[in-house]
Amino acid sequence: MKLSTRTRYGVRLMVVLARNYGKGPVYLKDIANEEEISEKYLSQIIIPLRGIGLVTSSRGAYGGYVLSKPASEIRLREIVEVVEGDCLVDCVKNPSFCSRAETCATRDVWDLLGEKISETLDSITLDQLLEMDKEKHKKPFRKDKKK
Amino acid sequence: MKLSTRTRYGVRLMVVLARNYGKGPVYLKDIANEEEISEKYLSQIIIPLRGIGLVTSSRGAYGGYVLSKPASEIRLREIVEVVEGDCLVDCVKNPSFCSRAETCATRDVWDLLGEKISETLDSITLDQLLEMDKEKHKKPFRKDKKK
DNA sequence: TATATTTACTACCAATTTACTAGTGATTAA
DNA sequence: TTAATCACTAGTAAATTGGTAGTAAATATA
Repeated sequence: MKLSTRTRYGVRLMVVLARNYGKGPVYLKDIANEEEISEKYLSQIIIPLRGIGLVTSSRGAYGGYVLSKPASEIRLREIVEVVEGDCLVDCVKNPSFCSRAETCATRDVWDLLGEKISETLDSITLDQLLEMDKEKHKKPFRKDKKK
Repeated sequence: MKLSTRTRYGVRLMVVLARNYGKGPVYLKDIANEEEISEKYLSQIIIPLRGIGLVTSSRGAYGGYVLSKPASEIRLREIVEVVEGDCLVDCVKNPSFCSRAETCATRDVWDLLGEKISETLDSITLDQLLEMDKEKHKKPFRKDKKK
């Protein structure tokens, strides 16, 4: 059970957009440089995020991407679900995947586990993540403060 | 984020062993037939389960596998962890996987998510799963009860 | 002891998925 | 008009998944 780079990159991408919210569109190229991720790859990952209306794009010179709404109104669950795409186990959503689905107790466990994962991701908003990020990037205290 | 068939099969395998606890060793062949899973594949999946002492094997005629302890003392987390093998995101356990690990807020999120998954699986014992399974296989009520 | 039956171990493999790269076209500010 | 950006499609090498195949080792029973 591995989280794909798509999802990890997708979330990092959204954190950058959150950090720049209100400052106009951000170039994918800049995000790619900042996060050291291939721009082309990011351009694929951002498609579904635009698709569900989490980000808005503008083309042409001085184009770029912006969050469609404040980071406080975006939950990690939305991002992960749409970028990751699939669910833990197919038979949970689609019982016809397995003839045993109706009488399978393990299926109920995977259903529950999927719910817990969703709950956890739903409890975290993008701006909480941004705050955590800011906190982590604070310089440690020094007597001789740098400008 | 998909759960592998290995893990799903591994848990089903353990449920069968739980169902037969106290009745002597169970042939892998019988488990394979009952669960409609390749015997050879199951024989690979069961190796790590034996490795951490969850099941005990005996070779030769009338050999087979038994649970090493009551199902009430076995938690799903143990089964899934050892069969699945990997963690959600490499950098959580091994920060050297990513140079950004120390200042990466998303990493903390994946760490938390991994913890929640572990907690959920740790809250379910194999005999609870067995009880759920039994419940699901109860025949629905009929006036003309079958023998 | 011979034999049938079981697990143990190693090697291999096809199909799928992942994690990209490449190129072309559409759009737009200046 | 042009430079810069996103949009879309196609391809692809490497890794992973989900197995199969075969042989060896162990053991209960006749």
